[in-house]
Amino acid sequence: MKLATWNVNSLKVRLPHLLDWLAREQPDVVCLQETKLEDPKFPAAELEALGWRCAYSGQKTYNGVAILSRAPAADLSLGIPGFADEQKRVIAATVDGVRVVCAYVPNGQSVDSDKYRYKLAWLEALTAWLRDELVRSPDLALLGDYNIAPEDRDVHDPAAWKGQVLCSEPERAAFRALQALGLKDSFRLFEQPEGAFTWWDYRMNAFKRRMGLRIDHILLGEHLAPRCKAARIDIEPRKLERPSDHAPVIAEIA
DNA sequence: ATGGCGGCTCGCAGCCGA
Repeated sequence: MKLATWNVNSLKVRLPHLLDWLAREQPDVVCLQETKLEDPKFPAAELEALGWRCAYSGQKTYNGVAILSRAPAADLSLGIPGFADEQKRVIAATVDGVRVVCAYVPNGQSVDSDKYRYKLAWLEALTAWLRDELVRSPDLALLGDYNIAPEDRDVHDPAAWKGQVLCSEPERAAFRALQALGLKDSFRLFEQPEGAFTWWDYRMNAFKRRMGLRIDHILLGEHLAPRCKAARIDIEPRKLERPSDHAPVIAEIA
């Protein structure tokens, strides 16, 4: 089972890239973030015609998440239960026995902002919910844009980013709290090249200069992690014209 | 250098992202 996550930064603009990528990579499950589409505008018919089941929860301009799957998606759930949130950031479904949780973690803007406090509260609510969810569904995968670079090696310039949003210690502690639930960072189950990132700023030629961060992740429950055979980042779509600023991340489960 | 780029909106300037 090939699992993937991709922050597409507007599904309307990126649909051609997504369709090409789906045809090439042939994943079984794809989690999308930042679709920026209200549900009636989701390109469900086009994707379904190509054999994709679509579950989605979107809004105008911001946020928006979706799960595409080859097999049927059951037990759909939207948002974090018990956490009131206008923003469409979480969708979960069970596909082939795997509880797939697709998350778009708030950005946080800067460490002294209300958005940062919202981010930390949001992550705490996510973690509390997943603690229960893992009891019900141990075969759980948490995929998405975490907006957290977990370690210095996930940052092109750790000194410049030290203490900044995406890299701050409270955010990294929140990431470790997710790991403490038994979730494993699939990417780090394998030897990886240095300078492996999933996001590069559109500005300053950041991609060409390899100035990125690894902030998109696939975390696997304790039953799934031992079955993971490969994990990687696909930077090819970032090289295209009008790319998303994020690259897709893939984990393959035997 | 708080800019840079890109996507969005009851757009034509300002927001948000990361």
